[in-house]
Order: sequence, then C-alpha cells, then structure tokens
Amino acid sequence: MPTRIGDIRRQDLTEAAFLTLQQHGLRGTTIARVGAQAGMSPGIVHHYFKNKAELLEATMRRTGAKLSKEVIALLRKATTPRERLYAIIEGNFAPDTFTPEIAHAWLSFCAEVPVNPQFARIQRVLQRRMHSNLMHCLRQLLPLEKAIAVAGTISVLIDGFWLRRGLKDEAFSRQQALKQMRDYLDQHVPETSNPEA
Amino acid sequence: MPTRIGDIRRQDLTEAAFLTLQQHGLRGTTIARVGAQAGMSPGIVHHYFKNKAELLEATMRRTGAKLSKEVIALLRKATTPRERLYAIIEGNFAPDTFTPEIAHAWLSFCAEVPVNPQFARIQRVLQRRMHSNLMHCLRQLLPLEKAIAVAGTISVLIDGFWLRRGLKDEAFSRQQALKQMRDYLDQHVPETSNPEA
Amino acid sequence: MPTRIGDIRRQDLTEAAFLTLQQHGLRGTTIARVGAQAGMSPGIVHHYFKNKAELLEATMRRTGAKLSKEVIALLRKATTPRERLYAIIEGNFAPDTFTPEIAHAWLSFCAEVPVNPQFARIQRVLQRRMHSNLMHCLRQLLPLEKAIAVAGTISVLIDGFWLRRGLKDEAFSRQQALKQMRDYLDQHVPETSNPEA
Amino acid sequence: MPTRIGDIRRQDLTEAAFLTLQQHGLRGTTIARVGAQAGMSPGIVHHYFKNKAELLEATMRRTGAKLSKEVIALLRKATTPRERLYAIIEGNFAPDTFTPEIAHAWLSFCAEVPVNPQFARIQRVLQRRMHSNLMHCLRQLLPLEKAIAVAGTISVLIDGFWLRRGLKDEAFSRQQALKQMRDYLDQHVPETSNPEA
DNA sequence: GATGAATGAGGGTTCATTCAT
DNA sequence: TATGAATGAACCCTCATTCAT
Repeated sequence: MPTRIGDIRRQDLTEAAFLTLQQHGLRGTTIARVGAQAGMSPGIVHHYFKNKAELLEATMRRTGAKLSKEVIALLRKATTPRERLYAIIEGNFAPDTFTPEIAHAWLSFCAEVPVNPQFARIQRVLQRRMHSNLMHCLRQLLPLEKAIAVAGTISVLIDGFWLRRGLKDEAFSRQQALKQMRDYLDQHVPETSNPEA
Repeated sequence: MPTRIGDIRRQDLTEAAFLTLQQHGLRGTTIARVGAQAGMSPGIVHHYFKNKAELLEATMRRTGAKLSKEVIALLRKATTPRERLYAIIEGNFAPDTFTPEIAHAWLSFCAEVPVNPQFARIQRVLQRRMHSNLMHCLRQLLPLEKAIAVAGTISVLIDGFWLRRGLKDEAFSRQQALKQMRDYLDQHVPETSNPEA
Repeated sequence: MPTRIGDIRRQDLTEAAFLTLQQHGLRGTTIARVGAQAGMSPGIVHHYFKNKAELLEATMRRTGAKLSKEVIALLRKATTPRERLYAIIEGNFAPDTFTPEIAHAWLSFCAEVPVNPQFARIQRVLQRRMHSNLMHCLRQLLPLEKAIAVAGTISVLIDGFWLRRGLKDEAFSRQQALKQMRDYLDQHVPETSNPEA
Repeated sequence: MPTRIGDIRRQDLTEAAFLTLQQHGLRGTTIARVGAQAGMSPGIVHHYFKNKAELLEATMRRTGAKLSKEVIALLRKATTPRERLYAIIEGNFAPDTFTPEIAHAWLSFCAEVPVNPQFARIQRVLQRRMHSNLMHCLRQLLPLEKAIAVAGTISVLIDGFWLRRGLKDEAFSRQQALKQMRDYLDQHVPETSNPEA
C-alpha cells in the first residue's frame, strides 16, 4: 500500500518540475531547483523518485494527463462527431496549455525520446490516445481508409504546430494554428456523417 | 585567403559534431567526444571554434545547407510549377537526409532554439527559405491568399513529419510521410495553373 | 539563524584559503588546494561560496578583521593621544601578523584590486579605517592641515613596509620597520598635545 | 656570438610583453597575446625565450632599465646633491612611467617575487640601485647613520606610493605623491651640504 | 520522513609548450 | 627562422547522487 503522504509529495514534485521546466528549460531543470520550487530540500527528491529520469518521466506523464483532461472535458459537452472532433482540436490548443513555455518543455522532452526508453513509452501512449480519439470521431464521418489517413495527418499537424510553438517564434500565434487547423478540417471532414461516401 | 587547413579541420569537426549529435543526442555531445570522433584532441576544438555553441551553430548551418542542396538539385530538373512543388517535398524527404538520426539531431537543435539566439537565427533562415520556395510554386497554381494558407500548412506538416522521424518511432516510415504529403497536395493544389480560380 | 555548520565551514575554508595563499601565492591558490587544505572535497567549496572570488573576498575580509582586532586591543590600553598613535603602529606591525607569509598574501590581494571590484571595496574600507584611526590621534597633536599630511604619509609608509615584508626579503626585518617608523614619528609628532602650534 | 636578429626579436617581445602587461594585467598576459602584440606567432616566443617566466623576467629587467634611464637623464642635469636627490624622486614619478597601468604591472610583479627566484633577483637589483643612488646624494648632506636611515625611509615611501598607484585608486594622484614626498624631504634633508652636523 | 552537507565525476575552457612543416 | 597546428594538463564550476543526522 503506497503511503498517502508519498503520493502528495510526488504530486507536488512533479508539479514543481513542470513549472521549473517552463521557466528554465529541460537543461536548466536541476534536482535542486525542482526541490526549491516545491519548497523542499534537494535530497528529498530521491526519496520519492529513484532517479532524475523517473521524476521527469512522472512529470511528463502528468502533463500528458492534464492535456487529456482538457480534451475529455470538452468532449463531454460535444454531441455530434464533428463537435467531438473540434473538441479534440480545441483541447490540444487550449490557451492555458498551448503556451510557448509548455510547448518548449514538450519539445525538449521529444528531443530526449530517442535516448530515453521511458520517455519513448510515454510518448507512444500519448500518440495512441490521440489516434484513438480522432478515429472515434472520424470513423463516423468518413470511410475507414480515409479516416485513418485524415487522423494521421491531423495528428502530424498538431505535432507540427506544437513544435512551432515550442520554438517561441513571436510571429506564430495560437490563433494562426487554430485557423489553419480549421481550414484543413473544413476541406477534409464533411459536416454530416457519411461513412459510406 | 583563409587557412586551407583551418577550413578542412572546421569541416571535419562539424562533420564529427554532426555524427556525435546523431549518436549521443545534443546532451551527450561533448567537446571531448566530438574531438575523439574527429580523431583530434579535446583542446584543438577551441582552436577552430571559439565556443561549443559556435561549433554546434556551424554544424547546424552546414546541415541546413546540405538539405538545401538536395532541394535545389531536384528543383533544377523540374519544369512545371507542380513538378517544382513535388521537388521541394521530395528534397525534404530525401532518403539520405530524412533519416531518424538526422531528424533526431535536428530535433535536438530545435529544442535549443529558444535559449540560443544563433540557433534561432539559423532556424528562421531555413523556415523563410522554405516559405519562399513554396510560394514561388503555389502562386502560379493558386490565388495569393489560398497560396499563403497552403504554404503555411505544408511547412507545418513537413516539420511535423520531421519531428515524428526524430522520435525514431519504428512504426513511422518515410513512405508514409510521402504518401500523406501527396494526399494533402492532391487535395489542395490543382494540376494546372489557375491562380485566378 | 544561519546554519551553525555553515558558519564553521566557511570559517574553516577562509582559514584554509589564507594558508594556501601564503604557501602558494594567489596564482597557486586553486579551489582544489583550498579544499584539500581544509580536508574537504573540491566540490564542497561551492556549497559555501558561490565563487572563487567570493571565497577570496571573505578570506581577505577576515584577514582585515584580524588586523583590526589587534589594533583595537592595543588602542584600549592606550591613554594619551601619542600612546594611541603608537598603538596603531604597533598593531599594524604585530609579530603574529606582520609575517612575510601574511604580507605576501596581502600583496597578492593588492595586485588583484584593480581587476576585482569587491577587492577594491575591501581595500578602500581598510584604508579609510586606517586614516580615521590616525586622524583621531593626530588632530589632538597637530594642526588640522599638518595632521592630514602626516596621516597620509604614515599610511603610505605602512603600506610600503608591508610591501617590503611581502617580498620576503630576508634582509628586511620587523625591527627595522618599527625603528624607521618611530624615527619618522619622533620628527613629526610632538610629545604633548599642541594642536594650535 | 648572439644573433643580431635574435636581439631585435627579444627586444620587440619584451616591449610587447610590457604593453600587454599594462593592458591585461599579469594574469591576462598570455604567450599568445604577447605574440599578437608583437605581430608574431605564439610559437616563435619559445625560440627566443625558454620560458614564459624568462620572457617576463626580461620584460621586468627592461622596464627597470627604462626607469633608470629616466633617473640618469635627470641626474645629468643636476649639479648640487639636493638637486640630484630631487632628480631621483622626479625620475621615479615621471608622468610617463608613474601611470596606474605600469604601477599595476609592477605590483603584480612584486606579488610574484616570493615564488619566483628570478623575479626576486631583479627586484633586489633595482632596490640596491635605488639605495646606492640615494646614498650618493645623502652622504653629502647628512651624517652617515642619518643618511642610511633617510635613504631607507625614502625608498620605502617610493614603494608605498607605487603600491597606491598600482591600486588604481582614482582619488590618488601623482601630484599628491610628489607633494608628500617633497614635504618629507624638506623636513629631513638640509638645503646645504652639512655631513658633519 | 526530512534535511542539507558532502562527494566526485564530468563539462567547457584556457594556455604553456611542443613540433611538423 | 618562423608558423600556427596540436597536445594535454589544469582550472572553475555544476550537479546527480549519497549519507549522516
């Protein structure tokens, strides 16, 4: 049975790590800084996480969960498949999440994926969830093969926009991403269900 | 006239840095490792590059130039606007360039853009060249506004695919990227010139 | 309340730095050597001092304080202005302080003053304290203008003697310094108070 | 037989080292910088000087010689012992020599004396020359014992003033040094010759 | 559980010195 | 002679990790 207090501390620390990531980037995220951000000593971190890697892993997992929650909340309000599709998009570009800082942290995370198996695992989970969410909508609007293709392109587009955001290019805005995203959807996804078309 | 030997060493070192980047990631790319990769002592690196940052900067610049050469070579052979458009795409997904290793190196580079002004400058140059190349074709095939929108989406898609490639996901192939890319083009870019349509 | 252990370590380290300074000169005073002298690992030094500069700064400050204590102790016992004047002199040439080693450390410190603002600050403080101490006595023995001139020359003489001592010239002794100092005072400072003379 | 060109190069290099010392301080005086200052390659320095230490040694020796020349030139014009005394003082505080930069370089040099036997040797030579110059004058103006004492104090005063100058304290000027120096002389050295008094 | 002191490895960088050309 | 390429040691500093308290 896991200690209740342990769960709280772990949560506090991942939250602190998340904030530190945004403020200092992945390279500037040291154990000491995360501890300070959480108001704890540097040493305590290793009581709750075996590794720095494990801390970061948990952090990314929680960040992914946050994003998911946003999407899920919006999905609840949606009724038609198309509304659900838009909910997924809106959720992935929510103002509080789709920030340059968070996107940058995510980008740094991606850059580590190939040399960190745990990161790779998390990344795969997130990607699959995205795909499954998209397919759930698109299958009701498009024939299977077409749905698969569109789902793939949408998720690549989302990654591309996040990458751009992570570059902290001032000339690139959230509105732009949403507009381009909607343009794509308008062209490739019909208003009404027509899976046989 | 710059020292011939200096140019050679600089080239060797950027090449070594590029290889090290692919093998160890950005974080694992130390001066000592780059030196070893080039068969030189650690100290010599600072003879040719003031900084680690400058070495990496030169490395990314050279990598960008390589990519450009590929695109330019293909553009030469193309005659119609549409062929030129495809040349740009093919060039950006050339088998020798669009490898998981190179894409990973590029991804690491992107992750540093927000904290490294020089990297930001290089990234901006590459992005603008891409945009200008695309617009040169699309303006002959689509009305201006539409051309801008499509050019924007294409370049975000390319970034998205490179990101995916950089994640070294075995399930994601170059063929897939090309297919999705072509699907998008087929839907948004007419065969023949019709800028007024 | 500051960490007790921290204060102890900081004190140990400044003491170790002081000894290292005497044995190896400023250039030979490396973080590792100071750590070793204090029986600690090289890394720990940065736990207590942000910089090498800060360590040396603290070291010089403490050394200055030691010198001051000596002077103050002697000043306590003095009753007449002239006795106080001699107390200042004696204090600045105390056998335990006016050693070739300490003088050498002080000389190294002086050599860094122009390129280290913090060192400059400390040096200025010490110099002002000296001047103020001297003036306190001399104003009771000499007219103001004369007092200022004599105070200035005395403090330059003291610096000159310390410099000589720092050169570790075997032919130069503490007795000599004291004798020359007294000769000067006998010629320029009257036995009894006579500020109007 | 020493190569003529070798002597020229050695002279150029010591001159360059002298300039570098003023501009970058002792710590900033690297072989490469001295070479650059002399318009030569870094490697050539070791053709003419076995060591960095030897280069600096030669540099200090030459600097001492410069100072001497100044003094000698002024001594030539002087006729009476007292004039000669003033010539020595003026020579040691010549506007082109008694600069904060040169004094700082000299101060750094002094700080190395105890750990560098060659430096110690040079320093001793300079000090003896000073003493002998002073005695030559003072013996004609004061009884021997008194002359020795005054010569000693004068030379300590000069060192003290040079030290102060080397601290680059803006509040301390050449005029001040000269005034204080003259005050001292006026009090301790009679106008006319009176060795028996 | 919790602290923060302590370690030690490793990184970037500088630089005197050597050596092939 | 002269160059500047090359080496390698040493320095300061950072930081994940361990451990006594």
